[in-house]
Amino acid sequence: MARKRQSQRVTSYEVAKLAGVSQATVSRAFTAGAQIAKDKKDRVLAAAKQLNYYPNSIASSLASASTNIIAVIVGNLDNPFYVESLHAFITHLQASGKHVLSFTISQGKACDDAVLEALKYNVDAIIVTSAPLSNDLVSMTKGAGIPILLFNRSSDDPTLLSVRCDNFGGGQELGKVIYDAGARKVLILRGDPQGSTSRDRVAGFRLAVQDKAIEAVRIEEIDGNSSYDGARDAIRERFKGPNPTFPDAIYAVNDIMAIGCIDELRERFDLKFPEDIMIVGFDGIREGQLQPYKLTTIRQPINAMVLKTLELLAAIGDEEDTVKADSCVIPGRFFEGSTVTQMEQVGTKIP
Amino acid sequence: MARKRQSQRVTSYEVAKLAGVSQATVSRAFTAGAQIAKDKKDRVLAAAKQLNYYPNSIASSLASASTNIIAVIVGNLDNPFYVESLHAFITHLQASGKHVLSFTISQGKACDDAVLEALKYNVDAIIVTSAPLSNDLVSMTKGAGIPILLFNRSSDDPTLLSVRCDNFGGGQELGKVIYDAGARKVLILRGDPQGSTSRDRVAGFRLAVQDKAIEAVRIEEIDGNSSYDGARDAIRERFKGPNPTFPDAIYAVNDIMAIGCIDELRERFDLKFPEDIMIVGFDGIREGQLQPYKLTTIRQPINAMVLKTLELLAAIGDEEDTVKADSCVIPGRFFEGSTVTQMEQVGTKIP
DNA sequence: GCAGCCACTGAATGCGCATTCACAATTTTA
DNA sequence: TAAAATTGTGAATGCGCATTCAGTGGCTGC
Repeated sequence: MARKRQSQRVTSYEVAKLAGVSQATVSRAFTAGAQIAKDKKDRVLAAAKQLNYYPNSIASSLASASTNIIAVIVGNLDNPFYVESLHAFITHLQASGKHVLSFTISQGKACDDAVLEALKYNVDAIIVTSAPLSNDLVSMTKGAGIPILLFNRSSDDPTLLSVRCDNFGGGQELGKVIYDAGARKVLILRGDPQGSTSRDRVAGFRLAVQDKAIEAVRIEEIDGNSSYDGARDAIRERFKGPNPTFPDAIYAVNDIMAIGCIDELRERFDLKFPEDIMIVGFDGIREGQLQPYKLTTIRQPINAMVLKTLELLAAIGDEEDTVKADSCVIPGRFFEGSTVTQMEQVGTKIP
Repeated sequence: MARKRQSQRVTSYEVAKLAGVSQATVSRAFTAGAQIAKDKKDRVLAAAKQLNYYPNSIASSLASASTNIIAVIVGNLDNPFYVESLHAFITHLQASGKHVLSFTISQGKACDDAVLEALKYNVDAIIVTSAPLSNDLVSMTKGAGIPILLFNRSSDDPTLLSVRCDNFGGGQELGKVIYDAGARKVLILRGDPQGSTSRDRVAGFRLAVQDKAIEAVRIEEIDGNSSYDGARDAIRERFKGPNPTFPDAIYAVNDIMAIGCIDELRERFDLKFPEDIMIVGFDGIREGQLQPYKLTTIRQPINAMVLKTLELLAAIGDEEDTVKADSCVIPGRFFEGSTVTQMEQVGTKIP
C-alpha cells in the first residue's frame, strides 16, 4: 500500500541517464567537496532540476552511516525553559543542515524508550534534557558509537558529557541576595528531588546563607514537582489552615514554580511581592518577566548552552575522546526583577 | 571518520546466525503480524537480546518505503499555542510508534526549505502549522506521494487538507459577548494580515457586532504581529501622546497578543480589566489563565484538533482521496475569564 | 493412501545512494 | 620526450533490511 511511493520518486539513475553520466557522478554532484568537473556538475544539476530530483536522505544515510539527524529528548515541555531550549536546538541545528527528531518524556519517566528509538534511527547524536537515563542504555549508545549529551543536568557517570548552567553558583548568588535583603526565614521549593539541578541549586543557596554566620537563617524545604501546578499545590498545602505565618522569602528552584507560588499566594492571601514576601526563581524564562511578575532570578544562558552543546558534538566527531567534561558549566546571569526588596546600594559596592 | 560506527552495529545476519535461522526470519520476528512460528520467534528474540540487537530503522525505511517519521513544521514557537500543539503532536505520535522531525520557521518566512528537507527524508507525512507554503512545493509533495496537512490554517487550494478551529464562529461568539457586555467602541488587534486565521476571527467578530443594529459599534483595527512584543508595540504606538482615549474593549485575535496588551496597559496606564477596559483573546493558552490575567477567550481544542489531524492521516493511508475537507473545522469553546464585565445572567438565558 | 492445503522458512533480490577501485585523460616534472 | 603525478570518471559493490518466490513438511479430507 505504501509501496506506490517509491515508484514515484525520481532516482539518481534517471538523472544520470538524462545528463549522460553515471549514477556515481550524480552522487558527486550532490556531495559537497566531491571530486567532480564543473561542467558535469552543472549538467547534472540541470537534469536534476528538470526531473524534480532531490536526493533520498534515507538511502544516503544507509550508505554513508550518517543521518544528519540529532535526537533531542525533552523531559518536560510544560516547563517553558525546556521549550526555549528545544526551540534553540531546532533553530541552530537547522541552520547547520541537521535535523531534529524530538521526543518527550512524561514527568518522572525514564527516557530509555526514546533513546532506544533514537538508536534505531542511527541518529548522529542524542541530547537529553532532564529525564533520567539508565546505565544499560548508556552502554548501548556507547556500543553503537552514538554520542549522548546531557543538557541542563549532570550525571554521576563521568564519561557522560553534560552542558549545564552553574547551578550551584547561581543558587549561591540568590542566597546572597536574599540574605542581604534581610530574609531570615526562607522557604525553599525544590524541584525533582532526584535531579542534580535542583540539588545543586539548593546546595549553593544554603551555603550562601549559612556562610553569613552573623545571623542564623531558618530554612524549610518542600517539593514543588518542578511544575506550576505542583508549586501551587505545595504552597496551598503548606499554608492551609487559619492564620498561616509566612516566611520572609521563598526560593523556588525554577521560575515556573516561582510563578505558581506567586499566583497561589496572590489569589488566596492577596500577598504583595516583595512587600509581604520576597521570592526568587531560577531559569529566566519569558513568563517570569511578564509585567505582573518581574521575577528576580538567575537567567540561564540558553543560547550559549546550546551552542556549547553543539560545539562539543562537533568536537566529538573530530577526535573521539579528547573532550574535557569540566569545560561545560556555564555561569548564569543574575536578573534583577522586582520581587526582592531593594537595599541601599552602598553595601553591595564593598569589594 | 563516521565510518567506524557501522561496523559496531549488530545486524540481523549475526542474529540469524546465532539463532540458527535465516536473516529473513529475523526480520519477521521483528515485524508485527508477520508469519512466523512462535518457537522461532522466541529463539530469534533471545539471540537478539543476547547480542544487543535492535533493528536499523533507516535500513528498514529504505526497504519498505515507510519511515514512520512525520515532519511537523511549526511557524512560531514564541506563541505558546504552537508549543502546545507541537507537544500534543509529539506525544500522540510517539504513542503510536511514529516519530517527529521538527522544523521551525522564523516569522513570515515560507516553509519551503523545511518541506523540501522533509521530502528528502521520505517522511510519511508533513504537518504545517501556520507559515505559508508555495504552490511549487505542494505539487512536489504530491509528486512524491507524501500527504501534507495544514494545522490551524486553511488554504485556497481545496485539495489541501486542513484542520482548524472554527475561527469565524469563535470570533462571532466573542463579538456577541463583547457587545452584550456593553462595548460600543472596540479596538481589534489583528495578527498576521496574510493569514486566514486572523482574517476569519476578525470577520466573525465584525459580523456579530454589526448584526446588532440596535446601536452602532465603532471598530478600529491595528496590527500586532501575532506576538507579545508586537502587541505591546502596537498598543504603545496607538496610545502614545497625552491623555489618550481608550476603547471600551479590545479584541486580540490571539491570547499572546492579549497578554501583551494587558501588560502594556497596566504598566503604562495602570488600567484595570475589565473595569477600565474589557479584553478578549483567542486560543486558550495556559499563560492566559494565569492568575494575573484570567483572560476571557475561546479555547481551541488542541487535543481534539491534533487527534483529528492524525485521524485524517490514517485515512489518507487507507484510501487515497476519499477524505472530505469540510469535516475538519472543529468548534472552539468559550472560556469565561474575568476580563469582560459580567452582565446579569437573565438576558443570556433567553432562548 | 494420495491429492490438496496450510503454515512456515530460506535464498535471492532490490530499495537509492556513497564509496572504492581501476582506469582514462590530462597535466606536470625529470 | 618519457615518466610520473594529477584529475575525473564509470563499474561494481555493499549499507541492513523487507519482501517475493519457491519450496518443505505436516495436515486434512476423501
